[in-house]
Amino acid sequence: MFRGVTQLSLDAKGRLAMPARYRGGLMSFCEGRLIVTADPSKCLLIYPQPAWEPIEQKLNNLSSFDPRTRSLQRLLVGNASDVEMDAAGRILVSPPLRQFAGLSKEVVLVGQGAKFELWDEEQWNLQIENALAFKDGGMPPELDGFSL
Amino acid sequence: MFRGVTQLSLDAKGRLAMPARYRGGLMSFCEGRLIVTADPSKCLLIYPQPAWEPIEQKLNNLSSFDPRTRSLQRLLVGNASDVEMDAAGRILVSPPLRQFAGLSKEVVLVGQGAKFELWDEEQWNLQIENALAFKDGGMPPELDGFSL
DNA sequence: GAAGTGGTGGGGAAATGTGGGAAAATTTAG
DNA sequence: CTAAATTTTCCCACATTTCCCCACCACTTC
Repeated sequence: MFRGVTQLSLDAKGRLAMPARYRGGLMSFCEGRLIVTADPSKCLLIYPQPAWEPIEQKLNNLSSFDPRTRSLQRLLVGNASDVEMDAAGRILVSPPLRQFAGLSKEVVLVGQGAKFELWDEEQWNLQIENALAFKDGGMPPELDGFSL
Repeated sequence: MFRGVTQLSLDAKGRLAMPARYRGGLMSFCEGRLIVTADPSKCLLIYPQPAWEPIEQKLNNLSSFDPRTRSLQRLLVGNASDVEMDAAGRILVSPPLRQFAGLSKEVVLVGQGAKFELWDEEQWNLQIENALAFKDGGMPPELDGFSL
């Protein structure tokens, strides 16, 4: 399971060096094969390839005519890109994905359990601001009875 | 299974070069035989021929008198066109289909599981905007319990 | 201080996307 | 029915992009 925030930078070619402490695990778990895709929160998601497959399966089986479902399929499956770590442990983030998440040079990689999130540093800081005191509204019902 | 966006351009003759990473799979799976048809979302759908057949079967067996069903049959079956990849991995998109989807020179090919979607680049970007935060309304019920 | 690990940048070769042109086939006019 | 013209299909060639590999710099560790 991944956790923690790492400040990183994208190089001029759009390459992202995965932090060394994850490389061993990623190589043994998925031979460095990762899926990068778009998230509704305007960041990118990075999954080890085996962890992504069942999610894509579920999405594809929602063969609904509901336009909101179609939109979600387009966002997640449509933007998913297969990448492989190079010898230096770097992955290439494609221009459309970089543009989608508004990534500049300074980015932040955030461990989130089975996946990572990749944010532009500035937008990550805003995100943290919003997390304070549930600024977007009240507490969602699914958190009833939840305590830290 | 296909995934990911690819920015492409239609040449002056209306030809579309399938990305090289799909060509091997398409040649072995269907000898380069594809079906291009219209989608209700004003984009085009591209199926490997074997994947299309059962869909057309099901549509034809909906011998309903519901005018919405008839319309859907007309759209999908009526516009379906057989195409074959040439030696350079290109397919020809017929003028009526290009006009239907409003395709200019800059287009986007989007992998969606067993099929592709083909969008004019501008309209694809609008589509992605709409997918963010379910702008079209709340969350569809079939997504209950779904998590990324 | 030296050696190893981790982050960064750059260059060259191969594969890919794109355009143009020639040949073949089909259609239309004479 | 013949011939010409237009459309379609196939093939080749160029220019760009992408990928892979190597080298350097900084920092940590022994």
